[in-house]
Amino acid sequence: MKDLEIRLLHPIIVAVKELYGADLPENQVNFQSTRKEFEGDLTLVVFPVVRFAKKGPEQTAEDLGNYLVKNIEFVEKFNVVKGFLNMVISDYYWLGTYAGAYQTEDYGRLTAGSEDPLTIVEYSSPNTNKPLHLGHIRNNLLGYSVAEIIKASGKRVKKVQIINDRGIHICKSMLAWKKFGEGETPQTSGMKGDHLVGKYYVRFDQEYKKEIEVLLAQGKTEEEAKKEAPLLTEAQNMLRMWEAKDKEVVALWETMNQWVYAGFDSTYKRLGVDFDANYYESDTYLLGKQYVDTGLEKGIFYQKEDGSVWVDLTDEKLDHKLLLRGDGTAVYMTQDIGTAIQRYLDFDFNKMVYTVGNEQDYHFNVLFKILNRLGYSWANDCRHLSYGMVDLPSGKMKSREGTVVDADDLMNEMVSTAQSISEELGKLEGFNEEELAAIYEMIGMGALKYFILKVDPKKRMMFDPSESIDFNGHTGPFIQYTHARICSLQRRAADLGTEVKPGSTLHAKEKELLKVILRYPEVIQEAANDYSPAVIANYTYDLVKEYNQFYQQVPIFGADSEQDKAFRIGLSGMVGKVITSAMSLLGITVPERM
RNA sequence: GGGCUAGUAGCUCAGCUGGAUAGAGCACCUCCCUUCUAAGGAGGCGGUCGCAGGUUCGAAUCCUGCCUGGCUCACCA
Repeated sequence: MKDLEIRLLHPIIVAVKELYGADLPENQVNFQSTRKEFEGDLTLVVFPVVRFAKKGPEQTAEDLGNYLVKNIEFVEKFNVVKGFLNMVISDYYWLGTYAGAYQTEDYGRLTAGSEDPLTIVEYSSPNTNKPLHLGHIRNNLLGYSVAEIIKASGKRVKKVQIINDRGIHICKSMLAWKKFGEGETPQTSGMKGDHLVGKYYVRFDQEYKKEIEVLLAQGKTEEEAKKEAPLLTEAQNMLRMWEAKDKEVVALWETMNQWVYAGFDSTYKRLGVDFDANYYESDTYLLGKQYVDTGLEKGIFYQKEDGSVWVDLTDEKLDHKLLLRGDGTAVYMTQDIGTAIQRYLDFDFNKMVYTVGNEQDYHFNVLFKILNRLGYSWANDCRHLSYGMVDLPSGKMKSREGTVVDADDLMNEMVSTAQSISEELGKLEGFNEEELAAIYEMIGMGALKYFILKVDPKKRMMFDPSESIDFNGHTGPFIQYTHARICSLQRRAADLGTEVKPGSTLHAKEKELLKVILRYPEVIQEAANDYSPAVIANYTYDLVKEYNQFYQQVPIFGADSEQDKAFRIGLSGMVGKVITSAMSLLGITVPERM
């Protein structure tokens, strides 16, 4: 459609000049696709032209319509409804553009060369004290998908994450394991490593609460009790020992982190996400400290009497922000400064995107400003892909209150639902166990991923664990199903040819389908610009919906001519390719049968 | 309190830089499997686009105020 608009832009400006002697500015040329209830493909909104024409809207539209039909070959006819000029674009235009698309390898996608700009996409970035939950799933799916979309838009992309493997939260799990674990390991317990460590994180909190109760009973205030509980002070002590590189503590830390990484790896693998580089907070917090020191020397930051280091951002309508604690230890911001600079040194990127929840909007705002003050102008090329939280009907997920939806559990549920639906429908005869398992996995994960990615990242979304995610309607399985249908057609048509032009004229449904197919390239660009997989997801749904109407209304094997039949088979194949391509941008694979 | 953000059908979501009677899915009610996979298709029901002003030929969309929810303003991450 874009191409069409570009080709009509100047003729319209010329028309206004010739007809009315006026200079119509480009931005007054306003197109939209014609509404379904009217005849036409493309509509020019003539209201903006009216004041140049000095005639009424309807007359202006008539004039322009006549001019275009006369002078532009592919404008076949037109009609005017109020101030709208509806143009019918001739079939040969659609077929010509379609033929080009049909022959294009990887239609819709651009392939980046080594000289093309490089975008870094950070996502996932978990803490190593507990397993991943639904919130992390949204993060991972978004980050992965956005990276794939940017890649398809013709840029180089590297995916990275920062692993928050350091800090008091890790020490809590470690301490609880040491005290109550009795040497339990993933091997002895049969638990996934991240879940095992998470179990002790929860255990810490339970025991800690008990201690607080005791202290309260002894007459302490709540604040005192929280501060003085022996478990907490022990954990803090453990952190200090870790920073001092105490052998035993570091060894335990390494062991437990390995358990977690093994667990994460299997979850990542199942989610289908991957990374080109991992950064570890245990490395980068030291780098951050160095840069803070430098900033202090240069007078960009300032130091209080207690030794803590701050930056004053009040002139940017922000606050004073702490960068180093009084005892010299690092805070979150410290390591983020170190990580960002290290990445720039490693990759010399043109753009960096952080996939992090919108609760950290302020943090990134501050981070980019600080980097700027340190003299890194590339901070202007950093973006925070700020996505909304996943809420439960009860509100926000809270790990301590046990209201989290565990990632592994959810994936298991999705796949087993896919299995029971598939078994009920019974369309998979002849599949062996392994193939069946693969299909169930594909459909269950497709449903989950689509459910999450179809929502605009910026908005927060609702997930109700008591209602299972749909497999009908606007869902991943619906799209997968359509692909399977097309494959079924193609199996039957294997020995028949395909054509890019029909024997007779284009059927209305064929034309509608062509129009949607032809939007794909611009949809990828739009999704890349907006960092929005939802754009791809909704587009794919439009395509599939349109295809199913075509499938229902237009006979394929029963077509009137061999050429029509071949054209429709080719068109179906093209739809199948676009489905496969678009879904892969969402990290969703599509089956040949289901 | 300051800052940011959202409020569209019973529920979950679309709606591009302002454009024609606001669209889907789920749920509910009808139809359609001797045409190719019914995880589908056709139709019905259902909306004061939070409220009130303003900008203009035209506002769900832009501006202002208000109401409601969320996030944030830590020597937490």
